[in-house]
Amino acid sequence: MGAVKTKRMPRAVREQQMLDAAVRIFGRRGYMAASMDEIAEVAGVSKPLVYLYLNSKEDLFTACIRREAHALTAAVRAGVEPHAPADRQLWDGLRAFFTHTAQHPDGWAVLHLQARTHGDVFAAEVTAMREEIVAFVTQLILAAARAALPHPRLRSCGGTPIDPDLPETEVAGLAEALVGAAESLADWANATPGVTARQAAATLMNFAWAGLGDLMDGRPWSPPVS
Amino acid sequence: MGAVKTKRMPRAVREQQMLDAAVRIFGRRGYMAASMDEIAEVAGVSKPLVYLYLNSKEDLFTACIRREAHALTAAVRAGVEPHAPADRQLWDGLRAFFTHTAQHPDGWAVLHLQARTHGDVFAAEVTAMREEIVAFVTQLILAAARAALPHPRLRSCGGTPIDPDLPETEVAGLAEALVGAAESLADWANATPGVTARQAAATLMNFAWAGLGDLMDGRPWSPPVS
Amino acid sequence: MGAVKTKRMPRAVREQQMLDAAVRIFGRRGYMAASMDEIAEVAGVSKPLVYLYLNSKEDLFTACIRREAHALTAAVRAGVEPHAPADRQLWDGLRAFFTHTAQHPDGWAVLHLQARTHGDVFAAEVTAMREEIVAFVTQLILAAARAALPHPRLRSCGGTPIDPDLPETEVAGLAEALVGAAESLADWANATPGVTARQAAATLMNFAWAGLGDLMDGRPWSPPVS
Amino acid sequence: MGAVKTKRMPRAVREQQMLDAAVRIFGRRGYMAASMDEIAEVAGVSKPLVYLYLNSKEDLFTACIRREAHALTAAVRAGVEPHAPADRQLWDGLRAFFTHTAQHPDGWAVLHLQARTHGDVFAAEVTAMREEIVAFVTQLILAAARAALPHPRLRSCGGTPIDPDLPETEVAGLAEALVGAAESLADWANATPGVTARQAAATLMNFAWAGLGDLMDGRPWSPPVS
DNA sequence: GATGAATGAGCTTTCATTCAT
DNA sequence: CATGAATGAAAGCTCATTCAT
Repeated sequence: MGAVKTKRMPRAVREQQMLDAAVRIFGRRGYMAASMDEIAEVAGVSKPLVYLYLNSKEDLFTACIRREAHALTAAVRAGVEPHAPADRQLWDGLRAFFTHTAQHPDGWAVLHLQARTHGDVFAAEVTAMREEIVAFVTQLILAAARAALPHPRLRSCGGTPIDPDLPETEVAGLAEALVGAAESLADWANATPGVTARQAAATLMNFAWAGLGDLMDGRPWSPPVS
Repeated sequence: MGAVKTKRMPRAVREQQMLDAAVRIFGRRGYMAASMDEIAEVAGVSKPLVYLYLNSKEDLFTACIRREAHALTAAVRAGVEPHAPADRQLWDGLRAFFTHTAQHPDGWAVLHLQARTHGDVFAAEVTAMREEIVAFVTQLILAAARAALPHPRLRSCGGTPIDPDLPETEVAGLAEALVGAAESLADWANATPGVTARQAAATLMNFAWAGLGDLMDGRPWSPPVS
Repeated sequence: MGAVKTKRMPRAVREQQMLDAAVRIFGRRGYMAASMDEIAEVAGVSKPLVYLYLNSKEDLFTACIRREAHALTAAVRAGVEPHAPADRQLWDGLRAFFTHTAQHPDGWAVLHLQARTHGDVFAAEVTAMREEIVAFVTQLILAAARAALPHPRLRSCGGTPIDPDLPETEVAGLAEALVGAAESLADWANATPGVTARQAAATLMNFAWAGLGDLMDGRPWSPPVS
Repeated sequence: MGAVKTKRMPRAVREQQMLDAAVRIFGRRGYMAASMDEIAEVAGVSKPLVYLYLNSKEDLFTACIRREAHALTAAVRAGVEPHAPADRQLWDGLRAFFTHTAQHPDGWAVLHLQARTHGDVFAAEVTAMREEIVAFVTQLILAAARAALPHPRLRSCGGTPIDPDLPETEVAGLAEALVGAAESLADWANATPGVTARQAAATLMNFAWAGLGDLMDGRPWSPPVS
């Protein structure tokens, strides 16, 4: 079982096979319950080779986290057009996010479940990625706020825009909430049959952009045609 | 180290001491990395006594999950007035939630991080609690939607209210998003010095009730005086 | 389950209850697998009481062996008439033996299986009993031999009787073989449905007294009317 | 202490060393009292290696039983000439049996004492071997009976041969008795200094073939010259 | 007299990790 | 380069045994 045993592969390829196996096992069993034996077997190599290439279980797990974190952020980045309007960027990013997590459940489990539960060293790895995403979302929120400044309706209403009033912490909290909601929805979408990435993204866009208040007033956010 | 070594305590007391120690160790080390030796030591008893009272590591962990889940839901329930308006109920519930998670970080770690990461048996325990909370939030959303139906402004605008339009799955997704955001904010508030439970609750209320759109339009949700 | 919990019994009675329970548990689980907890529970008393009366697991087991050994030898002795002819004595003794082992399977397991398998101390206890039985059988053989001395047919044939020819070791070996056969047949009779104590005794009497040679010649030993 | 510590041996060799050690320890201490630690030490390897090769204490014990059972039956089979007369076959088989049990006391203890005392799983293993031997002896008895049919002396005396008269159960009981006697004599011979395998076999042949009656009449079975 | 409370010691088993080839 | 052979260390769990009441 596991990968087909092919001899004499370049190191880079072998390493990827090992990481593939490790992500699968770590994602399903958890960091501690995963055994190097099983990982080596699934990878189709001998255990000493795993140690030769990846040094230790800790290093192997770290490598998994990094690779999956990179893959996830890359997927999101690839889905977003940098100069599009903020809501469009968020919409695209969310769709990319939900699509990727749906297609790589083990990698997502490694990032979202395992890495945060087994010591600060690993948690820090994932925190780095998370902060990148939170920063991205924060930028979107601020950009949207700036765009809203000269909003005719608000100006006349004397409304106070977000930028000057909300302190940094508040925006950080909003971004955190948005990202946390996205993470939960990813699990929910994966666990609920029939929920697509697009639906999950739409639900979250509605929730975030329009808010429950507007939703109940019958003014949902409407996704762009794409 | 650990609890003061007092001999000959009645069983019920010792059991609570053990659960206290177990929640602490499980919450910090994780289920698998936690050793029964350390739990017994922190509880100030010998290992066999732990087994005599709690049967096994699995049972002990399950007992921890149940106790903490019960404590959390009880805290939230105690903070909410059943006949208050929906937004007030949500506001009160969130404050109680963030207060409790801030005061019981190990218990929260057990519920939010550890229990979901170490096998379906444990995950199911938390899922039960989580579904209870999600159902509560869902009721609030639907109640708010009903209350919004005869909204004058919307009526005249021909807006369509939430109730008839959003299918079950959609509402479930919204509740899921809200709960997920709350969970993430709990972690964030615990990790960010200077963020109080009240602030976290306010941030989430704003996000959920008003939505980013309204926020940027300068129309935040305003907390009731309490 | 276990004995009915009756309070305040005289010590002797309590001790018998404990031995009853111990024989049952030791006989079924084996010495090491038997736990003092289970024995105390089956006996319907608390564990410290068992220790108070019987001192230790070792002592308890020894007490079981002694009681069961005594019961078995007493049963055999009670079945034999001391002044009857040798074959009659053997026949009666065997019937008593097979009857007792069939009626006390746990006690028999303690003596035959458990006591011999868990250290010389215990084995010595059974060996003492066994030697008593072997000695009894040896006496029967010698008595039969003496009785056979003036056998008319043999005298005329110039046959040499057993006594002068067979050395002590030989007679001991014969007794050993007879006893060993009896022990095996006890297990066999207990394990084979439909085999009564009487049948087992008859089989062994035939085997021992007549021998396979005579049996095949159609000259079986015939049991006395009883 | 234990075997000389030689490093890096092929698996098959190490496995035999482990089985050697295990048979010795199991035979002397009993299944439960034997510790994997001691077995590993006597085998001259570390405990994990024992588990790597033999899986578990249960599997290790089973492997011991099987190896020793096979060795014993092989020894007996090797000692018997299939086409010899029945009494000759029995005589040869018994000598081989007593020789083997004398040379492998620990293996014999495993089979005769330990395997039957620690659970049906192990007992079944030894029962299989025992039934093979009992079947062999049963065949010998029936063969001897057939050979005795046209016995001139008996014919004229109107004696009834064994075959038609004795039911299946009776023959089974006889075989059981014979095998049981042999087992007991093996223990007795091992425990009694100066008793050789040949003497034990002679004693049992006399007992079985001639019977006590004939013995006392001075007509013992006489061993063939060999 | 009788027991609930408590433990030291030891067991089987597993795992990350490393040589020697 | 690649691996079969091997282990130190520790974990979960159980048991015979004893106090203190």
